[in-house]
Amino acid sequence: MNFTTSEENYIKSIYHLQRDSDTVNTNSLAAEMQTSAASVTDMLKKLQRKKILQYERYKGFKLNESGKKVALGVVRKHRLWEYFLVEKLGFAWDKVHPIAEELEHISSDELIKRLEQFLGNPSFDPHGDPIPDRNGKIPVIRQLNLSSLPLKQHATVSSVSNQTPQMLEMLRHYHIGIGTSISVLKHFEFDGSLEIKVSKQSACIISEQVAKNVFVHYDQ
Amino acid sequence: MNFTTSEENYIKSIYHLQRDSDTVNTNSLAAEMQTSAASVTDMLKKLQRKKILQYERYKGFKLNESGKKVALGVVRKHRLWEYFLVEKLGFAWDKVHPIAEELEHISSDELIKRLEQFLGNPSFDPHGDPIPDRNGKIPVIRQLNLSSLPLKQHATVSSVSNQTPQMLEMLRHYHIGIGTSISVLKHFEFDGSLEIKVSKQSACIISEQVAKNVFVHYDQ
DNA sequence: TATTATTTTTAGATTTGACTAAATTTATTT
DNA sequence: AAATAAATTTAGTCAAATCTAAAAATAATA
Repeated sequence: MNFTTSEENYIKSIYHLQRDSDTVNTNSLAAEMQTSAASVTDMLKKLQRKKILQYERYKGFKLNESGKKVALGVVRKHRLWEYFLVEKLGFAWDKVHPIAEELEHISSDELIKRLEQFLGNPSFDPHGDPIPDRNGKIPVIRQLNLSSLPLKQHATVSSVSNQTPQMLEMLRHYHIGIGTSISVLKHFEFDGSLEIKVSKQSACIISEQVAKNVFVHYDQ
Repeated sequence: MNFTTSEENYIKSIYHLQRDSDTVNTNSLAAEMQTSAASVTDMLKKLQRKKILQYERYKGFKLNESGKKVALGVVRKHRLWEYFLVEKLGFAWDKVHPIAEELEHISSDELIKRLEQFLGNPSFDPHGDPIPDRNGKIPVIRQLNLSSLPLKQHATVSSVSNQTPQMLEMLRHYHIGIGTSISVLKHFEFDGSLEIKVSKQSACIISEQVAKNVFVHYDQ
């Protein structure tokens, strides 16, 4: 089955939303896609006709197994291209999202197969997100939230869950990126902010809001 | 100014047609684009409104200077991607056209700048076609048609002007590709066919029709 | 030069993906 | 439980890109 760029974008958004809450509702998808609820309803009907969506009027919807497969295919392409842009073309990791957003809709399977091989079959993209394999299997990583990291434990940043330009700008300011060495020096109970040490930088304080979006894994 | 994928495809086709005959007519563009004459007329109006086309009803049309610049930008992207697909991903040179046809519409200028650098600023794509630089300048190559090559002169295939799957299949059969060593042993006046020697293959005969589409440059 | 043929354009539809405004259904309060 | 609010869908438009069929302009020919 073939899907348009627009359909693929909806499928991808539904996939991301239904990982948080089992079933998705129209308004949240409209917000995610920055479009109107009416447009979402229109698209839901199309996706239902293509038999990749479980959908009941006024009740909610979710991707079925075929739908999830399609979503994983798009996510896979997106993350492989991001890896290419950063590792081969030297882009900064916070600049590649909009370009990968276009590249992920190039249709050739052979292209993705060869690209993956050329990149050395990476398991994680430059944001630390796992790259599904060609069967849709997602590699797991033992990671925990920076807020949960024991004090003075040395760790390495492995992913960032909020990847808005605003957040990425903030992280760059703190010199925090994927692979950065990091440890927590102090936990302020008042507002949940953390005093942290990043690589060879002097200590600084980040808000709980930022910390909640940074994931790390223990060193060694 | 921004152009849709469809507009870019029309612009590219007009560009190729107007290199052969100064001014282009509706039917030939329709044939090239595999669409109806009516659709072409519709698009011509759009391109005229965007001020990249010289167009007079019923008379003919051609790209103006801005239009040529847009065309060269698309051609440039197409050929850089073809180079990437062959040299980095290991595709056969006769398989990459349809994929580059999609990739050429990815919009990021920064992407193309970095891709070009990553590829080592190549001047010719895997079909031997010149890659325009970022200012639209096209590198020139001293090449001549295989039919005009003096007998027994050693030469190297530099480009192929007809790149239909039918032609490419035929060339593969003869083991002729870009970079192949070749020489002409005999010229049959009867039908213009040529006896040729390709690399280490034994001599064979190709039709005038094939020979006319193969371009070479002298060795050394 | 008329007539016929060809080329090109216009007119009117269709599909996709979007929109606004109104109607309908479901959820929440008083 | 009735009224109000929120969420969702439907109805009607719109723009882009295509189509077919018919009309208009140009070219070719008898």
